Amino acid sequence: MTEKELFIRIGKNITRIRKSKGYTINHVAAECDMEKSNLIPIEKGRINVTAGTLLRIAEVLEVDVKEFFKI
Amino acid sequence: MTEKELFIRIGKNITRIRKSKGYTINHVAAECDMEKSNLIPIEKGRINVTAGTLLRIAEVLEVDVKEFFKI
DNA sequence: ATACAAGGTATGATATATCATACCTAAAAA
DNA sequence: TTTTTAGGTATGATATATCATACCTTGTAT
Repeated sequence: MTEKELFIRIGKNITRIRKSKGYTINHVAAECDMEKSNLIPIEKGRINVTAGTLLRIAEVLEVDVKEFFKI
Repeated sequence: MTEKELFIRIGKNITRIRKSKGYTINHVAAECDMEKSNLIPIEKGRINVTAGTLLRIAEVLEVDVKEFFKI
């Protein structure tokens, strides 16, 4: 698996879980205390996100970080 | 869970899996095409490692990235 | 029509992950 | 003793994640 494929997988998982909870990007970004200009590219798989950022997103989405790596 | 706690968890999992496979830090760093001056602090939980770096390590250790987030 | 919300892009600044290299110690092997 | 080997630290350079802000489009609601 390439890095790019991993990034896209992570992004799609975040988007899927976020929508399943009915949250908007703006809401999650605000709760994570992060900028949507960072969250949007993460969801689109354009960014090599850090573990710390994944943790912040996971806590707002009320899931374990592991969920973001699932196929 | 704090960021620091996550970093330490990731680092301990990497160290544990690496040793279980009988690999040295130098071996894994070389196979990952990364510097041990980066891998050592990652194993010690001092660094906010990126998803891409976790992927490279996971492939050398022949595990899924998810393993690094387990308790 | 007009305001607002949601997703998205662009850009410059700042923080920091990673690289590259050199050096150190302790333990094991020659 | 001498030489490796493994783990570890220090430092400066480079790449890039994240911040902060402004702006755009589309759809929806007022």
